[in-house]
Amino acid sequence: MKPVSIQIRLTPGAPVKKFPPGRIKIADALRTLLEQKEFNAITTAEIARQAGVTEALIYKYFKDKRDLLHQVLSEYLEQYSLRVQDDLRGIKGALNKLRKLIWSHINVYATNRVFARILLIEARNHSDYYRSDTYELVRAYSDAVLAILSEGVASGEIRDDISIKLIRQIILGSIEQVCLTGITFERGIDPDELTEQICEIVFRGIVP
Amino acid sequence: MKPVSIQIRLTPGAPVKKFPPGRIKIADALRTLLEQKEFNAITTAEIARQAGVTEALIYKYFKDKRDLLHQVLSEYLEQYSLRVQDDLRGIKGALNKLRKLIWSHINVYATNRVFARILLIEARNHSDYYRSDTYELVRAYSDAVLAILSEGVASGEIRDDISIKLIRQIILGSIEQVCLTGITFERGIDPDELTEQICEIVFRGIVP
Amino acid sequence: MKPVSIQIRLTPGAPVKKFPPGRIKIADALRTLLEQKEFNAITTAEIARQAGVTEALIYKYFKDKRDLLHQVLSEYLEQYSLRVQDDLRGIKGALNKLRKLIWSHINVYATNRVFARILLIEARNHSDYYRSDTYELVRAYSDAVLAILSEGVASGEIRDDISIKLIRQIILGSIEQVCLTGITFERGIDPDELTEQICEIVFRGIVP
Amino acid sequence: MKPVSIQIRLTPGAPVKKFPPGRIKIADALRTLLEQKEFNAITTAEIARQAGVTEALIYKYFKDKRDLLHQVLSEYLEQYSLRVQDDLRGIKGALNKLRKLIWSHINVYATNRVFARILLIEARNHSDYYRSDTYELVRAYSDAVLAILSEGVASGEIRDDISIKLIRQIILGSIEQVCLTGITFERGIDPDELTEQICEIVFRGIVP
DNA sequence: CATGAATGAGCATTCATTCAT
DNA sequence: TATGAATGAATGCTCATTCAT
Repeated sequence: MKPVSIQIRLTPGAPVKKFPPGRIKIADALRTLLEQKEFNAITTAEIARQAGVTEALIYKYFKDKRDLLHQVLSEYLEQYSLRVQDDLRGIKGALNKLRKLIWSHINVYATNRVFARILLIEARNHSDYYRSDTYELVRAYSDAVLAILSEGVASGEIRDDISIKLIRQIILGSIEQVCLTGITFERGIDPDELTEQICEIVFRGIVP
Repeated sequence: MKPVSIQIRLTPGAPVKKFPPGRIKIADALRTLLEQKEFNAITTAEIARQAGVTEALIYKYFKDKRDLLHQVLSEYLEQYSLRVQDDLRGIKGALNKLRKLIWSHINVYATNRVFARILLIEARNHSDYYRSDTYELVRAYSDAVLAILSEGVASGEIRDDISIKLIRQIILGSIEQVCLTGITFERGIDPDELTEQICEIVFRGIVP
Repeated sequence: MKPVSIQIRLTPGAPVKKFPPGRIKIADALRTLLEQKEFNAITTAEIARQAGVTEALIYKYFKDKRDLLHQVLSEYLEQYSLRVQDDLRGIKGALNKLRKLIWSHINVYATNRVFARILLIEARNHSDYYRSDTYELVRAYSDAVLAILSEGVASGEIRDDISIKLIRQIILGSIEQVCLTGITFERGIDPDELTEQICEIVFRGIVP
Repeated sequence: MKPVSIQIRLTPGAPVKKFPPGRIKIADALRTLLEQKEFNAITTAEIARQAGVTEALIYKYFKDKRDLLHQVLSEYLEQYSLRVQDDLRGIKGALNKLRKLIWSHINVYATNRVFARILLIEARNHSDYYRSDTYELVRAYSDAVLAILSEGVASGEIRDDISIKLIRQIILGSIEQVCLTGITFERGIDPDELTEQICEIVFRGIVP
């Protein structure tokens, strides 16, 4: 179950970024180790050992240990970002989009718990996260949610007497809470059922 | 702005726990430092210096550095736990209780951001948290929420076709998300307004 | 199997030294702990806990931690010293005395392995041992052996062309080696058999 | 008087193990310091200072402080082991071999008191010694002694009515006792004379 | 006779990071 | 592109010991 190295094109059609083997080994090593323990408990020595390279090489490709984490995280995130975007294609109606988005979001966390754990718990612990590329992607996603809500208000699908930012927080908060407990207590996460129920409650609350 | 040392009775009426001065100074010192930086960035040397005692004394009263954090956290939590319970007294109706509880919950976070940050972000980062007294108190609180929801279902105030555990997660998730962003970006948190809006959405979703 | 506190009269007939209860508890505690671990691995905190007193009390009765060890050791030693002396009473002939002494010596180690371990291994590790009362007793014993050998040379039982000090070293070295391995590897020590065999070899070597 | 770094071939003819300079400096530093004080009284800081490296480097080459001691000890031991083996070459007869071996053994201790002190006193104080490479070498040596005794019994040079293991203990016990007192009281050790006298006694005891 | 409170000083060990080759 | 060697700086923690009460 060695994690496959992820090489995503940032813009569709763009040539795949070709990383040198050392860099790939290092990123893969971190991914593997993150499945076993939390980031702070992983030492550069361990990463190097797992990757089969020397510690020094890590610093050839990454500014420091956190930079390595952020890059790995960004790679995950870009991938999932694209997937969520793809999932929304061709869907009509703000609420329908919202439902699909909730499902995609939960699904991403459900199928990649390591990533979820880091994003939901570890990243937030450090202020540099909020200055990272990763956070930029999170913000972009968050903005996209807001855009859908805005569209819903415009089309009359969503009530206009409540701050859409708050609606967003309720939706994202619900998703994260639900996934967080699933991850923390190593329970299964069922995207279909959870989406169904969350929408059942929230949609009733936000329609006019 | 020296934090006042908290000495709570665990059971109302019981005599107040009398801690030796050194212990009090140490706990106070940690409270003060937590206002400035995150727990991991605080060294035992710093704590001792701030408390005006030697590092060794920390280990007389606390198993280790994390134990100190957990004890301080528990003291906060017990205090707030009592306050929230008090706040609920004399309120009739599950939804009314829920509304008050949401307000109290947000209010606690709003008035004690240090505590909120630790509880929402730092504590979760370590698996020992889930074995701590602090977490026990969180669980007890969480159970209390469930009991209110249960009462609501029984009285017909809350629909019975949706898992009350999920309802709880949506409510707590919303609260935490809202407070977390407020805290992270150092924005104000207005308990009245937030409670109003969250209830406006969520209650509509959970009434029959 | 709580070790019985030893209160020996230093000179026969003298009134038994009456120690205060705290002192007794502390010495007993150390004896107990020495059965489980080596002296350096025993902390004053542990001793106090085991004794049911405070650490401070240790320093009321003993100069420091090593002093406690030395006093406990001396108490053992005085006791055994007397026993060995008693064992020799009424025996005629240097070789017979020697044989009995070898037996007694091995027997003491065989029946009190804790004491043996400390004396053979731990005490020697610290230069202060050679300035302690304990060592004085060891020396006195050692002198007694020499006296017997001397007597043997005078009586013609033992050859006079070899340094009796060397003979003493061979005898004591043999005894200690044999007991040390028995203790280290937690094997049984059979005083009868060992005495028999050691004498069989050594006596043949030292008779004229 | 800087101790010469020892780089021994484990198997004759094999290429000499080439250690990085830092490792050599650290081992040398410990050797030097052991001449002045006992191992436990030597701090890692001191070792590093003496070696002219940082403390951290010690942990690159050695698991911990004790591992450093054991490796240094093993290096000594391998060296002396070879020397003793060499000394036995071309000698005929079990008793002759035994005499030479006793001489070599005493001579090693006589010419390297630091090593002797550690081996005879300090190493035994810690249970991990009995799991170390050093102890393996000691055992191998001890086995070699037994083989010589066995050979002697077979050839009729040594009586067969006494356990050769006990004979070994008497011989080794005598040697160690004699050397230990020499070392402890900083007296000279004369291998020739001691060997002569020990053999004079012991051989008479063990011949048929 | 005994304790509660507090301390001083040490100390092994960890770890991310650098740099010459 | 990669590494071997080495480091700087921190840090949590232990433990024997003291002293006022």
